[in-house]
Amino acid sequence: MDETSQKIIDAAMSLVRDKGYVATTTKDIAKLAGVNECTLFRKFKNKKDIVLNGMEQEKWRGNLTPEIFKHVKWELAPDLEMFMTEYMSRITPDFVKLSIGLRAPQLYEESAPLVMKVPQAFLSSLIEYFREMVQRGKMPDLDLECLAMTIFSSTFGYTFLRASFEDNLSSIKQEQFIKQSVETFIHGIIHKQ
Amino acid sequence: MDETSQKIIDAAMSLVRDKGYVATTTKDIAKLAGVNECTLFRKFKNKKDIVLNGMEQEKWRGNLTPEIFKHVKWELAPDLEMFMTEYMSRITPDFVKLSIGLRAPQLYEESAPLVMKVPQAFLSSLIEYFREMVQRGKMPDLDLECLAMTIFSSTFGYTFLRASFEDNLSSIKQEQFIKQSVETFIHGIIHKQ
DNA sequence: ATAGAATGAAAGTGTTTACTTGCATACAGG
DNA sequence: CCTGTATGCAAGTAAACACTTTCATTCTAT
Repeated sequence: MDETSQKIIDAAMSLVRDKGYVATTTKDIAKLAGVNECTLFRKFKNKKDIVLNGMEQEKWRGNLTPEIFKHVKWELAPDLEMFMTEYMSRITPDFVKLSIGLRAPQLYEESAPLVMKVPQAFLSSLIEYFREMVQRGKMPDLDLECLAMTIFSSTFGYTFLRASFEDNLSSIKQEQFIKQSVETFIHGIIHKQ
Repeated sequence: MDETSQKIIDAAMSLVRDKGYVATTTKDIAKLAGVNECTLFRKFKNKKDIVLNGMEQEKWRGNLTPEIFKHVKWELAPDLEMFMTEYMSRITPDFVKLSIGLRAPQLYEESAPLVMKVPQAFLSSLIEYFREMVQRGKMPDLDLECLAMTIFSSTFGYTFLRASFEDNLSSIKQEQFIKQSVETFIHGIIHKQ
């Protein structure tokens, strides 16, 4: 990837994040990238091609790899806290806004599967982790998919709300939220018959 | 509100929900409403005016009034289940999609405060409910704002994920999710020292 | 030093967009 | 029957859009 193309991609992606795909014009992109507008079309097929290329880059796609699930202590509390912390540090408000900006009819078909990858990966890794924990006798054998969905929904919900409304909705800090959620969750599943 | 204006608003709002504000053209709106394009501008100042009028209507804004918090039994389990169920039945996928479609630079300033009203109302009513429950000795006096955020984040997260990905992410049914989340949550806060 | 590649500048393409105008028609109320 | 209001229809406007073309300039590798 040559420097000019990268500048174009970076400009395009940050504009899509801020204004959405449809409202982002090629003129905007060129201006922000500091190149001539016609250069965009020498480097890429069209506007769509620019952001599709951007989505392939880890930089603009996030790198929530299942790798974080490899450094586990097999202790519910620190592990869950770590998963939630990792999610929130990798899926920043910028990524949340970007994934919303990409919801345009002109590229929905191509962008939706990529956008869905992160939650899918997180959720299935979490279920896998729970299964192993059950086998190790570290947690009760409840409906693991449902438990994973509970943890993921609240992680996702908090991340999204924060990206959208910042402190205007609630002043609860991230660590506080995570600590309390995990604690409540663990006490909740352990004291279940 | 005369019939023609209502048809125009309905057409505009459902297009914004499906394609987003910027991608929705006045031609589209006119066609779907079954009126001539110039009629839009006889009834409304401009395109923005149409959807701003739509957002004032309960039909397109949802009616998550604090009223649902009045029919409580003052029993944690059935009440929380009721709150979550009410939220999910009122904030349908259509509303979620609409609130995303409204995120356009051309009307963000005017739409954001309205979009934020629903979560704000829900969250503050929930905190109020917890306070009363504590006073009645029905739940321990923990960090109520944080607890409310936990319940709300997961309710919101589940609702949003379902609106975005339907069954492709997880096949967990709504009732199952609510029942399990509430159960875990209650056991969790009760068995805390 | 020179050839080739990358880029800018400027102008322009055809299309789409939000929004307007003028006039014909239908229809309801007095 | 007449008059005013609502709407359709057709045409049109100026601006913005994605994308193109031509030519001049700069940089780079040999």
